[in-house]
Amino acid sequence: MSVAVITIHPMSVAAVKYDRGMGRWEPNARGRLERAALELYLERGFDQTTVAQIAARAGLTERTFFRHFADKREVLFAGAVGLQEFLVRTLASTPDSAAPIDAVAAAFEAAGALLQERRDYAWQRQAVIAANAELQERELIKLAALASAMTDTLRQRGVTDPAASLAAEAGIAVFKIAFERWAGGTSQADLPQVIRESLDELKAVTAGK
Amino acid sequence: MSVAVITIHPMSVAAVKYDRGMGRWEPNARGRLERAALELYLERGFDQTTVAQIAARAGLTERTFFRHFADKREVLFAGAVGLQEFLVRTLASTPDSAAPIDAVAAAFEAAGALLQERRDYAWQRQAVIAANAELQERELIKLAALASAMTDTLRQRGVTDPAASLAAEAGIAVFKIAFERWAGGTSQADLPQVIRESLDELKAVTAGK
DNA sequence: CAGATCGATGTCAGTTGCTGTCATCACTAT
DNA sequence: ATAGTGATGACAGCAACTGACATCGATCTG
Repeated sequence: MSVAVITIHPMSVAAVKYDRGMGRWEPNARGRLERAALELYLERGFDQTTVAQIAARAGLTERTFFRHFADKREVLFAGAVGLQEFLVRTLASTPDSAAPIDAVAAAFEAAGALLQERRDYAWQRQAVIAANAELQERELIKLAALASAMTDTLRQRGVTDPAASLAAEAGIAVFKIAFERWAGGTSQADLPQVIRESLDELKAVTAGK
Repeated sequence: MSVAVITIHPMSVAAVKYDRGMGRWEPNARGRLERAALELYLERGFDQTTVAQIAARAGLTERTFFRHFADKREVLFAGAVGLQEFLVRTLASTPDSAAPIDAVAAAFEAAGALLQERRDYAWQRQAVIAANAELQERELIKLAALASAMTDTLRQRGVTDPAASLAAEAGIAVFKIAFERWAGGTSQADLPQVIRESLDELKAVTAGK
C-alpha cells in the first residue's frame, strides 16, 4: 500500500479559531500567540501547557513563538512595556511641586484607572500568575525594572539618590498591595481610590518619631 | 580488538578537590554542591555552567544535584531559609511597644550584622546574582516570601491588615536599597547603620502632608 | 517586466534543564 | 544472618530553547 506524500502549505492548516487574512500568512501572529497562550494557561494551567500547543492554536510553529517571545512566560508580559512607558511619562509630566512619593502615587493612580478599563483581562491574567511561582518571579522582576525606571525619572527631576529609589520602591509596594486587594476582592472597588488609601496607610505606618 | 568493560565504583572517581570521608560516600554532598556551584558561577558565569559540571566538580551526578536542589538556581539560595527564620524570630521577640516599621527595621539590622560577618561570601554571591536576570528573579521571590512571613508575624502582634503588609514591604524596600549600597560600594560601611539611615530616609520621603 | 532582496515563517537537529524509574550497596536494626 | 533504609548511580525521556538553513510572497530596482 503506497501512501501519497502530501506537502501541506502553511495557509492550508491555518488555525480554525482565527479568521484568515489576505497575505501569505494571517496577520497579527504575535497577538494570536498572546491570546492562545492566555486561553491555554487558563484552561490547563501554565505547567500543563506546552509551547507547541500554544503555537498550534495560533496556527504557527514552536520556533515562531520563540521569535516573538523570549520564553514561555514572557507572552503574558507583552503589555508591561506600554504600562511602564505610560507610568514614566506620567511621572515625568507631574509638576515639580509634588513630593516624590506623591508624584509616584499619582502616576499609579492614573495607571490604575487604565487597568480598570480592562478589568476582565487584568483579572484573568492575575489569576494565571497567582497560580504559578515562575510567573510570579517574572512579575516581580518587571516591577523591579519599573522601580528602576521611575527612580531614573525622579533623579531627572532633581530628587537625590537614596530618596529617589526609596520613593519608587515604596510606591511599588503601595501599588502591589492595592492591586492585590482590588483583584482579590469581589467588590467593585475603585482601583485608584484603593491606591490612594494604601498610600495614606503607608504614611501612617512610617510616621515614626 | 576486545575491550574490557570496567565498572567504576563511585568512590574511585571521588572528586579530587574535596577530601574523602569514611562512609560509602563522601560526607556533606549538599555542601559540596553549593560550593562547586558558586565557584563555577563565578568562574564561567551562571549560563555557561551546566548542572553536569557542578555535579562533576562535587564528585556526584546530575541526578543527585536535583535531589538536593529543586533547580539550578536554588543552590544559591539554600541559606535563605535560615535567614528568614532568623528574621521572623527576631521580629517576633521585639517588644510590642515598638512601631511595626521600627520592629521590622530592627530585625533587618540584626540580620545585617550577621551578613557582615560573612562579607566575602555575601559579596561573591551578590556578584553572581547581579550578573544574571534569572537569579535576580529568584532573589526577588525569596524577598516576597520573606515579606509575607513578616506580615504574618506582625499580624500575630496585633497589627491590622493593610498596615502589616505595608510595614513588611516597606522594610524589604529599605533593606534592598541598603544592601545594594553596602555591597556596591567599596567602602567599609557598617550594614546595620546603612539600614538605619535608609529607614530614616524613607520616613523623610513619606512624611507628606 | 525580470531579477535581486527582504521579512516572516517553516524545518530540522542539537543542547540542556529537569523528572520518573529502577538498580546498587554500605549501614542499621532486629 | 536477614531484612530494610537511605543516599546515590544509571538510564530513558520530555519539553524549553537555540542555531542554521530553506521557503516564498511582497517589495524594491533597474
